[in-house]
Amino acid sequence: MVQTRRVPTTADFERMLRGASLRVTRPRVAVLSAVHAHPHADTSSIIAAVRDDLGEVSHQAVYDVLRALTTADLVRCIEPPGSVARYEARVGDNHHHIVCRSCGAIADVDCAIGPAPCLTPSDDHGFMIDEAEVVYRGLCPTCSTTATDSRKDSRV
Amino acid sequence: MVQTRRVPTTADFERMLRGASLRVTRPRVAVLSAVHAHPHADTSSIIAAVRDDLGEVSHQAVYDVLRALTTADLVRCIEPPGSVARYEARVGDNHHHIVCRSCGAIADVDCAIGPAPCLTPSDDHGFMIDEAEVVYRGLCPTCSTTATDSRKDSRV
DNA sequence: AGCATAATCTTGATTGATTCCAGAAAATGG
DNA sequence: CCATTTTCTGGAATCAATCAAGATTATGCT
Repeated sequence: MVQTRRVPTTADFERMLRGASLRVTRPRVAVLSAVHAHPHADTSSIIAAVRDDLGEVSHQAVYDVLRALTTADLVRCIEPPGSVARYEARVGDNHHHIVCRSCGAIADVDCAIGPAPCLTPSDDHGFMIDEAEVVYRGLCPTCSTTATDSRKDSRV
Repeated sequence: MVQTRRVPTTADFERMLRGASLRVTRPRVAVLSAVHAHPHADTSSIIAAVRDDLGEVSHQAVYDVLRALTTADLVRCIEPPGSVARYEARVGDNHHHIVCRSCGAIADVDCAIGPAPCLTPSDDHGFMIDEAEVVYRGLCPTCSTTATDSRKDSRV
């Protein structure tokens, strides 16, 4: 079963928006497209990508759209320590992230433990836990090879 | 073996600072004390606690001290999504946190899996992983009892 | 197709946490 | 007790993100 994963088209994005009961606007399609094209991009990168696509768009529109898409679960907002908010299109699959201490690069990881990792801490203090977000810290391949001498002291 | 855990005194904090090769100053002792007294406090709360203790202290001093203490591993900085930076005095024991979606309350959790939970993701993408930080999301006891009708839509 | 309405976008200002900077004050080692 | 180096003060600046009011636009209905 050779199913080539097709790059989503504008029509796909419109379908996603309608499927989420969201109005289809040019900024929304462009933002959704940008998040798909640039995983883990921060807001300013997304604004740049959207403007590259549509011409001038207010940053407020992009913030509004990102919030709407996040609420509708079409994109996911991640906020790694020491970084601004970033967005990705992989949703609903409970994956996690590796953040490079040196350059801030982010990669996706599927947890080794199962679909709902670590959802049972030793003592939940009476909390009703519904999600566990795991952030791995370390060095990316590029930084780990050059790290011996040039490891920058990025914030911990 | 009934070992009552004594509340650390000023002398203890001075010892900690010297042990970390940090100069002993009144702001540093006060900040260290404040972090011990108020786990998971944010910077402004710490500033308030320090000023309550010493009188006027510049916020810049507190920021500097917190950074120095964090670098020296005397305190730990946590940055829960949707919240400002918070600090705690429990360091080096690889514990994690539960954050209430509704009110933002934070509690400590020891991971159920062991001393280094989830440190082996299924595919590390070539990263050299040295730490895994887990953030559980859910509702705290207070919010979960009142959540049925009044659950605020805090940011996701 | 055309209209009314509600949602969305633009423009511009504002907040709030954090950082930068230069000079004053204080802690440590002789 | 002095010199040196670090730390603290005071004030300004930055940057992400939010707020607010009015203009535009998408959608549902006729």
